[in-house]
Amino acid sequence: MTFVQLEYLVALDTYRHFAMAAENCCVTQPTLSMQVQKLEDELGVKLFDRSKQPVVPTEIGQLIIKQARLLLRESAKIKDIVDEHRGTVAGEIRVGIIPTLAPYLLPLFLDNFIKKYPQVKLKVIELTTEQLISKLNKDLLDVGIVVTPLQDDRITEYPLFYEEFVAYLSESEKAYQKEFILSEDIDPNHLWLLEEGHCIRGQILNICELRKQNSHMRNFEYEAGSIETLKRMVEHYGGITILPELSLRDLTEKQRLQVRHFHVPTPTREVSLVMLRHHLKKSIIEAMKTEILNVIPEKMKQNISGKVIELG
Amino acid sequence: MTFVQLEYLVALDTYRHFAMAAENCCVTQPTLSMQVQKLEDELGVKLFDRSKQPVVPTEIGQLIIKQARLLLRESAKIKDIVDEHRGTVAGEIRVGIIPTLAPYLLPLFLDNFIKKYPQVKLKVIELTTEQLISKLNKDLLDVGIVVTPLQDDRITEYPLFYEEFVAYLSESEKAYQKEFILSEDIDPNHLWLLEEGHCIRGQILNICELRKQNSHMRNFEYEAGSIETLKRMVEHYGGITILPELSLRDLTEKQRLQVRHFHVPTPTREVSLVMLRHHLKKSIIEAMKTEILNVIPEKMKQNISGKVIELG
DNA sequence: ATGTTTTGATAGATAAAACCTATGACATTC
DNA sequence: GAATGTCATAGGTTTTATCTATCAAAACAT
Repeated sequence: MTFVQLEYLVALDTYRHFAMAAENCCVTQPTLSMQVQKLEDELGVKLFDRSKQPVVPTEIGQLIIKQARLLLRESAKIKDIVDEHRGTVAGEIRVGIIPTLAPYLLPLFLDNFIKKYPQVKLKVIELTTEQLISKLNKDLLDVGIVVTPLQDDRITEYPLFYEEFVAYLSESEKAYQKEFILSEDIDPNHLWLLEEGHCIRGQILNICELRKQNSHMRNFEYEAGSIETLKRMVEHYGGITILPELSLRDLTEKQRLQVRHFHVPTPTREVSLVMLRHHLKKSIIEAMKTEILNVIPEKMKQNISGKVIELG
Repeated sequence: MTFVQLEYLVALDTYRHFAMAAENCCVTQPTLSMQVQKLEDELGVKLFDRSKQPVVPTEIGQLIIKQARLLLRESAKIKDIVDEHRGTVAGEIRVGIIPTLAPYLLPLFLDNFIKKYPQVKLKVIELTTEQLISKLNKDLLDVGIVVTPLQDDRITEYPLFYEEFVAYLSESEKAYQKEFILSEDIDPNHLWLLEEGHCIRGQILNICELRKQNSHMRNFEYEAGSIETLKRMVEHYGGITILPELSLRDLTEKQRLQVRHFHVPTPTREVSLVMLRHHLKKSIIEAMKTEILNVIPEKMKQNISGKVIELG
């Protein structure tokens, strides 16, 4: 058994097609075929059912492919150990980020980062907190950018900044007349919310103290899939919604008029880098942390007049 | 990087000597040297300091060797997956067993087992419960034979049998006159105990209800290292000790006169096979379980008139 | 139904590698 | 200072991985 055979095996499972898998591995189809056969001979079991189209792994093939993926992941860590020991900022890093941060935070630091560290291969994926933590624990992700605290003792949190919640409302709302608003000013029946799964949803319900109410008492008919949709809803249909501070950056002047900050203590969310307790790639993660903090205004780095809202 | 290189690396770390490591790997010294060098070149770091004698791994070498050992362990699991899927009772199995069971239980089933399953390579190691569980969790052991319940939710327990505690005492003890004894009959000042670390010690203290007493109140000057030593102590110096049932098997007739069973409910310990929740080698472990139960008397397989004593 | 395309296996040649024997360099020991 | 122990290097051999070319079978299309 060789690492190359395991790579071919995993590629074949991914593509379910000998020629395509081979191309992906930069070898010819006979080469990949032969090596998969050799592995099958060595183990004494058929790993793929080639009579089906596309080819499918056998029952035992699936188990072995799973272990092969683990082995390839663990073997990649050897280079990571070297990089980390050298302090080199190099290698692949898989970053998960929640959807309510991604479109506002990523553009701020990503360009700088990839220019400054051309040896780092960055893989970013947008995930809900729950999916992200699950992938982190399965070692399918190196680091996450999420709202904390999580209260998961397998995971280390490095707080990055504190982001205020602000209200975004139409002229027709009563609260539009106020300079600073309070949670009581928000009419739950005019409130636009994100769909289930976004951690910000739970926090907004907490701000408005709607937690205890039975959900069927209210009628959240329209649930948006993104912060951007929430804004459009307010603009087209009126009402009110709650946005994270970073999403205000690219508002037009007209849109800015519809923003109202909260009275102190301002409801706030804590944004952190999270990773497994015993993680590698510390130097890359450290570099990323520095790059993010470089583009975050000083006043957001400390939580002075804010009140961090609980999750879920 | 190849598996062979990792094997050579690990062998070199084990032997700290190129020629010996090479011999262990069934290759010549230059072959092993070259491959270790190639790995060093590929990673771009020196893994061993050859100027020292014996050779020692560098700081980063140690980290990489650790990961190499993990990789080799995980790669061995591929064959285990095949064996388990086939239901073949084959492969290596690493068994840990506590010292108060090992000399009495192992001879009962081991001969049968290795004759019946010649394809199984058995590695048995004697360890205290604590060491055993630690190794099990680090995947350095496949299965343990210990006294349960452990209350560790990473570990699955398969109870095998219930073993009575019995008293072993000299003629000079008052309790010698009784047919069945009670815990109150045991004079703590005449009691011989095993040294710290053996789970049976805690159980015996529990039987005699000596737990609450401050340890310095009593004077356990003589602490034995094995059950056999305990017997000798009673025989030579008088006093009383408590033995597990299986250790009575090879007593002489004269020694048997010094054994007293407890009144019902008899103090008892539960002996189990333990393993990690998600374990491979199920078929080997199942076979071992069957072989053990074959040599255990029926009446020990159920706990009818016994009272299982708590651990620790 | 029959020709065409797709897909994976096979054969033979070639290039890469792993390995062996023999020997060299360096340090330690007697 | 010769002998020994230890690891590296050199050159040749065997093994293995890969390539190109081709075949056989199945799927698809006309």
